[in-house]
Amino acid sequence: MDLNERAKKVLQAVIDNYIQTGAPVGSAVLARSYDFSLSSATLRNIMADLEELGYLTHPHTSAGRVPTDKGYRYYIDALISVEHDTAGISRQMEQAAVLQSGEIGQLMEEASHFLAKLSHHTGVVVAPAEPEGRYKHIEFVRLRGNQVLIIFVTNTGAVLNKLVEMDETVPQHELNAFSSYLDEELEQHSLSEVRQRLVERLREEKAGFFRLLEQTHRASQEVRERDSDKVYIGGASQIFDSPEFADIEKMRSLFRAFEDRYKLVKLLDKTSAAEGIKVFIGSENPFFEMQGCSLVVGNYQAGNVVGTLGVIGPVRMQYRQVIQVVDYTSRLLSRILDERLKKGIER
Amino acid sequence: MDLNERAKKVLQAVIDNYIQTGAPVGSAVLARSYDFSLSSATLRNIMADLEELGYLTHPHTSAGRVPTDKGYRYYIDALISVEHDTAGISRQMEQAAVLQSGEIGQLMEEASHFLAKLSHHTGVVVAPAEPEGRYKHIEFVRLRGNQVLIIFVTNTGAVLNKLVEMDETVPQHELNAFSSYLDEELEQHSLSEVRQRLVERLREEKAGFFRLLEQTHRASQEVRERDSDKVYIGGASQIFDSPEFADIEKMRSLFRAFEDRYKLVKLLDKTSAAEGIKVFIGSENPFFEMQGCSLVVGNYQAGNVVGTLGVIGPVRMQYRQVIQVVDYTSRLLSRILDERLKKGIER
DNA sequence: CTTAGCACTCAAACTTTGTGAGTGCTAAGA
DNA sequence: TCTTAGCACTCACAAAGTTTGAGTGCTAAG
Repeated sequence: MDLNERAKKVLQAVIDNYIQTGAPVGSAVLARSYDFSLSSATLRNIMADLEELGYLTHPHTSAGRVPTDKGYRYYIDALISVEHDTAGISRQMEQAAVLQSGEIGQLMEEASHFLAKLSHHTGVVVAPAEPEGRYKHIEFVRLRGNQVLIIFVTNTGAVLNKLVEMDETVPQHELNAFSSYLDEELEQHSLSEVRQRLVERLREEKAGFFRLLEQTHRASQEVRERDSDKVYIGGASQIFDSPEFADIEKMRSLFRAFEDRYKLVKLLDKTSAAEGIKVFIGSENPFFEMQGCSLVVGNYQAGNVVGTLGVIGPVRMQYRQVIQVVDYTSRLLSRILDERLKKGIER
Repeated sequence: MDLNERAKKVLQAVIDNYIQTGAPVGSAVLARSYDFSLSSATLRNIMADLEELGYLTHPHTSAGRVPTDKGYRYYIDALISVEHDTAGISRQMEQAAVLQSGEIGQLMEEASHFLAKLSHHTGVVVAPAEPEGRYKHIEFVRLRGNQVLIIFVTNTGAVLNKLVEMDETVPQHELNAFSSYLDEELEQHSLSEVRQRLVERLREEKAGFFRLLEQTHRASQEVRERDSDKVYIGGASQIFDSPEFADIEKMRSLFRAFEDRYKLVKLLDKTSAAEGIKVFIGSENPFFEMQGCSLVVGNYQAGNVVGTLGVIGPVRMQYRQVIQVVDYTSRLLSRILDERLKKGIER
């Protein structure tokens, strides 16, 4: 909070050095490597102060200093405002960025690997809660007497489907008629509007298509739940390269966490309320205590569809770089999705 | 090969014990725990013989015996023929087996977790190269001037789709006409037959639908490649519970292997030519050297659609149990798929 | 052919010792 | 009042030494 200029610089130097080397930073190294024109003894005093204020700690009496979570927090808050250079590194990313898969799931998968590759940690992408695009067409295919397959198509080419069992046999031509009816009724509405409209129609409709309408409505909801919030994890094995996870127990709990996709979604969703890139350091982590993990999260969006993506790594990570990577990737993904959307909207 | 009865029993006992405890088996333990009515000295002699023949080894001079891959091989070959009891354990499985997801991808995902849970190792399921079911319906949806979404539906409710860009604008009513034409032409054929027929039509057809037919054919192939051979991995973190993978390097290479899905498919496919359950022990492993891993693989099938599934774990695994689990799961999955197929076929 | 006995081996666990990076404190200098 | 040299002290880590005990191979007697 109220640190004088000199103390700030020392803190920054300690953290920089620690992030680089991973070893506790001693006063001598500090005096040598950075030109404070101060002796190690003075630096020792300053570091002692910083420790008192809670920004640094001691692993043990005669070791160098290590940043606390609070220290990292300060470091990053001071940092983020400064950094917005997207020139050099960004170009390198541009080259690596060949995200052009047609299928949306595959695109997200690739994005997660992209994050992992550039950040050297684990990349996570959560698919949007709502598929992109607007209602374009519905199709009912009768399979067996009572089985009907309901297929929703959006103008961006997303296809959602659900198999339902009807109480009674409905002939195909009736299904077709109903499909045409809905096509007119729902055209160009977003999927959440579609669900709403279906409810309204359900209230009005007395007979005839009632059962079918009901099933369609239910399908529209289930399909949404099933296809949304999918999690794509890329480069989980990067964890092995972080010496802080050398401890088997830590590693195990992390991998367990990765397998529990549901919790992961919750975690990321919870963190991603606001705009821009956010960083969660160690214990700040809002959900389960991911041992010594930091989280860099961002959003991507196209139209009113919003998804989350981020990087999970050790507290000691190269925040500058990782923040840039997440930032870049979120923009990239937004752009790609936006293009798909636009293509679909011109009709 | 030509072991006398006594030697066989000793070998079996050594391996049993080693699988249980994980520690090298000494002659004293053997004499105590199993009633050979032989002294430890005699057992030592027998074990020395078995070592000479390559079934056992020494980690170092003064340690107990450990089975070699060859030893395991012998053990399993002698074992598999014997075991076919599906009574006791199977019932327990039956209870745990609540695989009833509607969506096929989800079903496979669940199956992989089922395998992992019961075997206490990592479960793997490879989706069939060809989706189940027979051609039922095709739908063309025009999105934008030249963009057309092609949707295949099978009689089991599988939905495959591909977005294509046409050279010229095709009005929706023409698309509908073409769809009706194909529906008559292709009804009830398997998807591989469909592809073949499309090629034939391509040869004959001179004008009109030619471009559309071409695109449809291409889509039918791409869709197949994209949706097939997906790999579902369940319980990768079980690896942490095997002390043999305590070595970080081993663990890393395993997780890397899991991330490289393509290689995994190759591996499993290569092993699954024949019927029944197969076991690959350590170095027998036909593809990359998965460090100290054994592989228990089986097939599942419905109609002429065949997929592979299996368990990956340390060489020291409870083969009896794992074999049963794989066997059971493959039957279970076959049955579920078969039912889906039948439901679809009665039209 | 089996077995008791015995010397020998060697990994793993524990202990000991040395080393050095780093600290905190004090007192002198600017 | 702030800075700095000096010095005693601390403590993780590594290397070397020590102990322990499970287990072997061999031999000679039953």
